[in-house]
Amino acid sequence: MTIQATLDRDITPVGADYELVRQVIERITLDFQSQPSLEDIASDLGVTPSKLQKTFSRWSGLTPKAFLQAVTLDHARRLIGAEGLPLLDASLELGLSGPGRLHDLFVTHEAMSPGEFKSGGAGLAVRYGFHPSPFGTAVVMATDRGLCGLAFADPGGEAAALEDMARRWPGARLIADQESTAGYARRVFSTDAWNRDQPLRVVLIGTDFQVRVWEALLRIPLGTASTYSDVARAIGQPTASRAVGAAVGRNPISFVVPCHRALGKSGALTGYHWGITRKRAMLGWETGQLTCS
DNA sequence: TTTATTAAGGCCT
DNA sequence: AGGCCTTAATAAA
Repeated sequence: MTIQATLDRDITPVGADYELVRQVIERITLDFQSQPSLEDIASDLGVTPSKLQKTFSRWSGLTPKAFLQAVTLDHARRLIGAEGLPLLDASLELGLSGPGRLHDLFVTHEAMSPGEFKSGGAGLAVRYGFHPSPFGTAVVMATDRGLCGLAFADPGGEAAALEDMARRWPGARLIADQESTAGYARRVFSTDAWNRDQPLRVVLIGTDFQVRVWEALLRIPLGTASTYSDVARAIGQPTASRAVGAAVGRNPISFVVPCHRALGKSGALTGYHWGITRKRAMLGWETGQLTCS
């Protein structure tokens, strides 16, 4: 089957599962300050915790817990970044018990401490490299704590994409280092861990346009390359490939690789999966279940 | 003193 | 063994 035919095929399921996932996202998004537990959410929605966990994970590639963390982190960036709150105040505002939690959140998801993030990465070394990916050239950025950024570039737009990402840490020292980012790229996009029979799982909240883009992404089988143009055509706006690129690679998407067996040599790594998380939407894909266990 | 980071220890799988 | 949590000591500004 051609990619175009695949994109045209409507596999978007509707029904109880989707509705459940939608409600979970809504609940967590609106009520993150209470840091609801799995049990809290499940009982509110009238399902068992395990049903909630499984259904949500299957659809999104993220556990409800991970999604809550992504939402919390998103607000945390705003509070300590734009609003400049002290870490303690921000922690309490977010419903966390203290700055220790906030620290964990930033180290695991942003590969930097909350203080480093707050200061715009002052004095921080950020290495970057460009690597091929199923969504075009990927800009991969890493600190010595791990992957700190990932974006996608249109052909010829590599420098612009890098600059766009670099704005997140105006105080950081950028170092071109293709070799050190290659390992991350390999882990994130390791196609041999993908199951070709399973489509991308995408759960989304966004503008109409973004939702259409993500629905198109949902139809791309794992490990199958597509292009911005293909997606643009699939959503009926063949000239919108640039906007598609923006929707895929920029702000609204939180992107998480749930699991992978390739562990770093450094035992200090708090995770072999890293995510950059932004806004309230997320794109996750399932790696083969076999590699997760 | 205020703020940020890291440690200690407990509680769950 | 490790994730996640609270509390609190220690470091830095």
